[in-house]
Amino acid sequence: MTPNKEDFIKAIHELGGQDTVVTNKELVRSLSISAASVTEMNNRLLKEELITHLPYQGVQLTEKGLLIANQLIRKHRIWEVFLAEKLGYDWNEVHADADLLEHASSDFLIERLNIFLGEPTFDPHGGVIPNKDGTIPEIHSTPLIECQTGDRFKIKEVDDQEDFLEYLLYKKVKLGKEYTISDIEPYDGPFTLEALNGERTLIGHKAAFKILVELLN
Amino acid sequence: MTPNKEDFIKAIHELGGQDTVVTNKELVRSLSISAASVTEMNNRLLKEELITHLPYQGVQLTEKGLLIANQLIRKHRIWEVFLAEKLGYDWNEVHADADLLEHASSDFLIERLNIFLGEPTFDPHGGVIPNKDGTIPEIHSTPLIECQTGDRFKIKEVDDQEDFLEYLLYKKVKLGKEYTISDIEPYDGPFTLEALNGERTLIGHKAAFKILVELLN
DNA sequence: AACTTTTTTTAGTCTACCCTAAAAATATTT
DNA sequence: AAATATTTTTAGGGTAGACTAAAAAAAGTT
Ligand SMILES: [Mn+2]
Ligand SMILES: [Mn+2]
Ligand SMILES: [Mn+2]
Ligand SMILES: [Mn+2]
Repeated sequence: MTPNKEDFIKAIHELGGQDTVVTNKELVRSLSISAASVTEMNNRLLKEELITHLPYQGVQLTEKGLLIANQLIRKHRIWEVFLAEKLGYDWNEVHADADLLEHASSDFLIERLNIFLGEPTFDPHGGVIPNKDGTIPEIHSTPLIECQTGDRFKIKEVDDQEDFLEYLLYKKVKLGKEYTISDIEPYDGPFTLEALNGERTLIGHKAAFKILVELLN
Repeated sequence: MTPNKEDFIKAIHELGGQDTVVTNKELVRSLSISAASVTEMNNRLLKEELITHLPYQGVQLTEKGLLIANQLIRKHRIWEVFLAEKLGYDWNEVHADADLLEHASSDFLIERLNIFLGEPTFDPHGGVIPNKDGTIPEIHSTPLIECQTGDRFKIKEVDDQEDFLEYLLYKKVKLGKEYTISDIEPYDGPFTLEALNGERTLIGHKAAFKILVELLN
């Protein structure tokens, strides 16, 4: 395994390669490499039986590939917790450094770090940390977009795009924070959220897809 | 800069390349790569003016090369402090993981980590941590081999070879621990050290070269 | 001084990534 | 159905880093 292969497998996973076919074009976009390089890497991973490949259609992770993806995500997210909680990174700052560290971490290191951090279940933006054996803890949460006016909820997870996290930082949206939906404008208009202290926040329609919540009674 | 180049420069530094010429053979031994690969890497570093090269004699670090070496050593040693103090690694366990992490650390990360660790001056075996600007704090310590019977001293630094550290762990020699030399056997015989609690430890002649101490009045 | 051994360099290969340009296959329009 | 556009693959190259085998240079021995 090399850092490039690991990141490539992770990209397939992020694009849904656990259950659906991921096209070369999506990988080109996601990894910012040429189409030819994607074909090449596909062939390498195919030889190692980490993916299956339907020519001109795309790739999918095998069991073996999925395990590698989940173990890498585990490393990534444990590092993110460290950077945020111990080194005081904001949640939009953790990604780049975790993306490097994940490839430079022995299993021994990750298990020690995990214990040092108190065996966290979630990363700083609510992503669940896969178990050591590659299995994923079951989590139940609802996209904000599916909620109704009047619903009360708690923020559970947010999309980890750097610019989106920055936007949420500015909007003061944090994991665990509770809101009530006081209004949803029609025609894909914004959500108006009211926090416990009465503070009101406008959240755009598209952003409501990227926020997962837990409905409270 | 790549991980391989960084480690190569660090190896030159460890072999004395700051002031003396380091031969290819020494680098072959130290990095476990072929002589041809050493010649190749020399040429690459030469082109970047990180080393000077006398054909068939060896290489030496330039100012530029020395700065890179010291900054890498800073990263390495700060990680070692983290692994030892926060993750509970024994001092003979820190090296391999720090050797990977040092190449996957942004300057931002290292400065945050440094602050988190309380801006340490020394790594777990007493190696001084270079400053951010690549300068080295001045340290005054004496090799144990130069001490006399009757001398009282404190352990300041030990060689960081993994097997030597394991030996010291077994001998219960730790940084900061105080001893008196109760005997030095002639003909390169062992040193007998007596700790404050009366406990006696035999230290081989060769080991006495690898232990640096601070003499106490 | 001549021979032998050691060390360094050169020459030729290999793998992992990356690229561009062209060809082939598939999808979309007209 | 044909033409056009998009996507994927192939062909051909490039760099970093590693190797072995052979040639060249330096050092050590007799
Ligand atoms: Mn990564
Ligand atoms: Mn993340
Ligand atoms: Mn290293
Ligand atoms: Mn060290």
